[in-house]
Amino acid sequence: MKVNCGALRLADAGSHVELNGWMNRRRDHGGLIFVDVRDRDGVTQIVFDPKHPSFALAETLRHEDVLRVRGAVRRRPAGTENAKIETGEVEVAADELEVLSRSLVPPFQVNLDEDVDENLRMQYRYLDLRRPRMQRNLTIRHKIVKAIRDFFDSRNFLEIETPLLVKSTPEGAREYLVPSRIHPGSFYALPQSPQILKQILMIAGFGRYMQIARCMRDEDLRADRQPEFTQLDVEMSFVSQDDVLEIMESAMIFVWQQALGIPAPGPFPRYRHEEVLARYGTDKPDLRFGLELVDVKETFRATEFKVFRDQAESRGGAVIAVRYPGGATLSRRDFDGLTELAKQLGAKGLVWIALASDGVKSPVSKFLSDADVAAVAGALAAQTGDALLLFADERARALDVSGRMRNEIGSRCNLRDPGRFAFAWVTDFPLFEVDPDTGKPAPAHHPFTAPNDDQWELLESDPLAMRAQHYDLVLNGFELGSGSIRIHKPDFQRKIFAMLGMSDEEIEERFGFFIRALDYGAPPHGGMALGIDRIAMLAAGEENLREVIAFPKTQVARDLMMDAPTPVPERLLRDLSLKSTAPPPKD
RNA sequence: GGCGCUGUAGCUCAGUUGGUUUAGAGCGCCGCCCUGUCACGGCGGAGGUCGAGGGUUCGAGCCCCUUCAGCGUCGCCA
Repeated sequence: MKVNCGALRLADAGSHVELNGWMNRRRDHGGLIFVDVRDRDGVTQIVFDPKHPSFALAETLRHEDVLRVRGAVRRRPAGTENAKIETGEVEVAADELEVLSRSLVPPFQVNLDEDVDENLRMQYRYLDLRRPRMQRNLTIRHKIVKAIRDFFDSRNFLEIETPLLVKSTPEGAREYLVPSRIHPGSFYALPQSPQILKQILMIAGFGRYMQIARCMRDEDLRADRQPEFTQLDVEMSFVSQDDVLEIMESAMIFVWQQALGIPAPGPFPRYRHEEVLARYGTDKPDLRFGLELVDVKETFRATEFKVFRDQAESRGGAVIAVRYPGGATLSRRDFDGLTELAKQLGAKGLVWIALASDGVKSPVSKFLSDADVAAVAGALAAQTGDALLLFADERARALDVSGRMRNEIGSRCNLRDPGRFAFAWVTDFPLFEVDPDTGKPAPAHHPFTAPNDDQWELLESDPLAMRAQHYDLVLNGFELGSGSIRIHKPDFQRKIFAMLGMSDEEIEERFGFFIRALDYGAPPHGGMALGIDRIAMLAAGEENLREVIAFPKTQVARDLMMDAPTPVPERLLRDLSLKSTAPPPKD
């Protein structure tokens, strides 16, 4: 009977089995050899007896050799059980040993999870993936995806694939382009998301669509951003925003239950965009800890401290305060470091107030009355022993810096409980934001997002005041994804494109196919897309996406195992009517 | 494109204000011994362009410049 290396239990004693796997560890006692065989499911101890013909071969086994063993399962002698492994009550007495494949000495130890240089891990990814951490992470990822498919199937969704070779629509993220051989000089783009196609599937009458969809964006990488990534893409017809939130929230709760066995983390709190910015200084707050921001500008309307008074008197100004628990014991040098950090984050400066047990300390204490300090401390519910950090600036900037500083404090004070999953919805985003490059309104999300139903008349008079039926799902300080109710009336969609400065010709050229589809009876619809990689990363307790992706790219978007990208022979370029203008490679 | 961190044995790391001879440790590797181990144990051994190039210096793993790679971050990610 063929069994995996994690299967055998006491009840199997007496049966004859075949095990296939890798040589995880050998303990050679001279007169007796123990070999642990490993596969994805676990590890089983094999015993080689010196009287047996396979003993000599067992002596030659080395790390990562691939073997097949047949033998009898037996209970381990009393006192030699190993409680640390699942199969620890039994062992297999080797009867037959076959070495299926030999391994070179691996460049790092595969049977350990010790930290190894990322260069090496990526170059020898197949060995890295054999290690316990990656086996575990990819297993979690599989369970997540399986739970997602099960959930949406049970809710009558259809998984439909959309193409990878699509039309270039050069808004938003930079696209990866694919040259067409058959149409010289023309290009496909790889999808940034299947957005328009899923909307067309709604027009096509599928009603409830989902897809585990690969997306590509040619932008710079981060710990939480890879150039290709996987989305749970969802779209539904005849729904309101609440319908979408209900489905997605239920899906996440189901996933956590199924994949992690963790009780439902819901219901998810909901915040309006404006509110979440004011309280946390970001639209993706880590809600595992409090430390809410407070605008204390009113306290300083009449202060002698000019930096604060200027912002307090200015209509767009703010003085944002955040509490640093236990911060009163920090040294002046520590505060200097914080100030430096704040400046790097974009602050003009930082004013700190230490509520020390022997009195209030601050570099600007001569400007601060006792009443001022008491007011700020009260607003932040601060106590003796805490420090208060204040940022005076134009409101948006002050909030942004304070929000980042809040995260920093959260890390320094160890407030991020790794076992907690704090989901939250953010709703009521603005439909447009001012593009800092052009000074003109640009879609905050994408141009297919519907505004609140009663706000269309604002499109000409005050577009920046329009709120969108757009929502984000946030988990532990990461944006898991966004969605919206879409525009389903072609004339409204045309108005938005026009408002964004597109001529009729441009609209036709870029989105003609889509507008035409809207012309043929488009149902009201909306949906959402969530980053599967980020979900898996957070569920696995990892801090970067590479730990939950089998073959990820490095920070400069290279694959170190395959060594991609590479130049290609001239002949291939000719077939594609391409000519490289890149400088010749140096070395 | 900017800022920061890292690079010393196969791996993980230590290496003092620039000067101690032969640049160390643990793991791994190789050999021998070992019948109940499970991170087995014991004895012995091999293994280093200190990422690369240049400079300062009587002298550089350590200081300076350039460069490569990886990581983090800002910009960027409709």
